[in-house]
Amino acid sequence: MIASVAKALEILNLFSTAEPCLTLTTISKRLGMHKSTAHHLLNTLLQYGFIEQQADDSYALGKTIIALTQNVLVNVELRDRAAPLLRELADTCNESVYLTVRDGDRVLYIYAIESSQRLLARTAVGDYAPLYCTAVGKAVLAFLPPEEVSRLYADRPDSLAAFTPHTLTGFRQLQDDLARSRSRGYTVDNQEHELNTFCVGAPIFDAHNAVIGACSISGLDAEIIGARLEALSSGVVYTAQQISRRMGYVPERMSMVRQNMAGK
Amino acid sequence: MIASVAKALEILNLFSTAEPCLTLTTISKRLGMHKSTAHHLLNTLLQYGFIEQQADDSYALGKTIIALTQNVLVNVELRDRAAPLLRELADTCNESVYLTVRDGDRVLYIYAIESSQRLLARTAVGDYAPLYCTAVGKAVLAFLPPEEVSRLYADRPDSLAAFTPHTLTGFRQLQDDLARSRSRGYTVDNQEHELNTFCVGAPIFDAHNAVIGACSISGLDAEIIGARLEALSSGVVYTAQQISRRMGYVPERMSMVRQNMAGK
DNA sequence: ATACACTGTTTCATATTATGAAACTTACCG
DNA sequence: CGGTAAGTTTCATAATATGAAACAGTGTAT
Repeated sequence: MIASVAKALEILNLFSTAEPCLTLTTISKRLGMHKSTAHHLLNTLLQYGFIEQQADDSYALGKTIIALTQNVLVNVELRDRAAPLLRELADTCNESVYLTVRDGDRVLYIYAIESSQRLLARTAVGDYAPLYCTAVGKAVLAFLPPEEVSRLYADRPDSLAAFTPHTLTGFRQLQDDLARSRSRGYTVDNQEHELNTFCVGAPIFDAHNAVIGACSISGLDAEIIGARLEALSSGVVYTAQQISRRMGYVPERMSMVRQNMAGK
Repeated sequence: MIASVAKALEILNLFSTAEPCLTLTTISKRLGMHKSTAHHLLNTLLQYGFIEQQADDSYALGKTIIALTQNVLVNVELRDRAAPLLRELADTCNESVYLTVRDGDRVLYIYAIESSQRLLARTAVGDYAPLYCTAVGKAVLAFLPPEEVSRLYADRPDSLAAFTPHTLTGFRQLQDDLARSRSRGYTVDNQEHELNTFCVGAPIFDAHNAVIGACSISGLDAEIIGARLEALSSGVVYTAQQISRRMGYVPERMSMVRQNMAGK
């Protein structure tokens, strides 16, 4: 661990949507470092465009970070392959479509095709969401080794905090939902994360047949998980499978065939 | 300048879409540093999620960078305010819509609503493009102080390199185009950056009445700058003005009124 | 089968360099 | 005009990043 690099990265992590601009003294105070040290670090970050300085001398995250995302592995390997397929899906359903990857006990939104109504808030790309109360998150959980799900949520009641009255807050309740999802092949989110938001999600697998993320259809129409569910779910599942194939995933039947052949 | 921080940032800049994964030795050789030093730096970046390690031990840019973009100043102040307006624009024209900010002699794409055909390639968000041969770039140039345009392109023939046979490669030629754009209020890109891509762009101003970026409509249909031009151009111009207002821009007539009042 | 070449990782003394106190500069407010 | 608080610069020293070398794995070739 190189201390000065760690400090520089901590500075980058200090900025938030609520506080996109920070002054030198605020930064140094928050991180408990001297003004001079913070200043040196900021100057270095400034030079490389990771930080920008405003007219009022305050500091903010620089545009370089936006440019860097084009080279992030998941964007190259997953997003760029999935984007055209997700676009097709969005065209057929007229709702927002999301692509997410698992990151520990959360899911990170890496691509979105958002309807006008959704965009009244900011785009979801770059946001994290919990696994247990979103369609995309539950799609990951449903196809994760059961012991990992237990490790995350069993005997940890605070790990299943309620976002809305619809959030599944019991481990058993969650397990049942995941079992149902597994047999159906898709997940349903009935306002479990956000009120009046209904989603259908499906898991995405990689070349090792492990879940790496999920995609979903999301919107304000309750019929998404009602009258439209059959059509929409087969759409997400198909899209997720296509994406999985592009990631090198070999569908189960084939791997069973291969197993049989290997057994002979 | 803190050397170790600079080296860490140089490591981050080493990754590209063509090479999203790099080995330790490649990194250390390219940057002329010892394996051990690179290893220490990478470990620190790893700890903070800026770098991820693959199964084959190679390194790649981490997901944290995607999450960071939500806090970048232009995304908070410009993108999030502009997104719903751009969505409306996209709905009316059925072509790709882009939002860009100026970054020196280039333009950075920070938001996009892309049509299926465009998405056969990757999303443009995070890409840079030159100012002189794109609708968005020329919209910035047209409303920049003329001396700045001269500084960038006058007596520098190599600064106007041709991307296609349609690229404006003469300074005089560019100036004429910018003058025409200024009086119309919008710019036209007739395959100047990419063959078979036609765009209409309009400038975005901030609270100091300075150009900070531009938005555009872009597509493969030649009629975008033909039969559909009148409708599309008034659409982008209107959208760009709305975005400018949200940035604190005061339309010119009002500022003239204020000047007159100040003069009394 | 064995040795070689190539990875990435760890260790450690020392030479480099980041640090923090203080002084300097600006700007703002009373 | 004087005082406070901001950012910036300087500099000696204490801290720490560095690079050599040795270690540990992997795969390849002899």
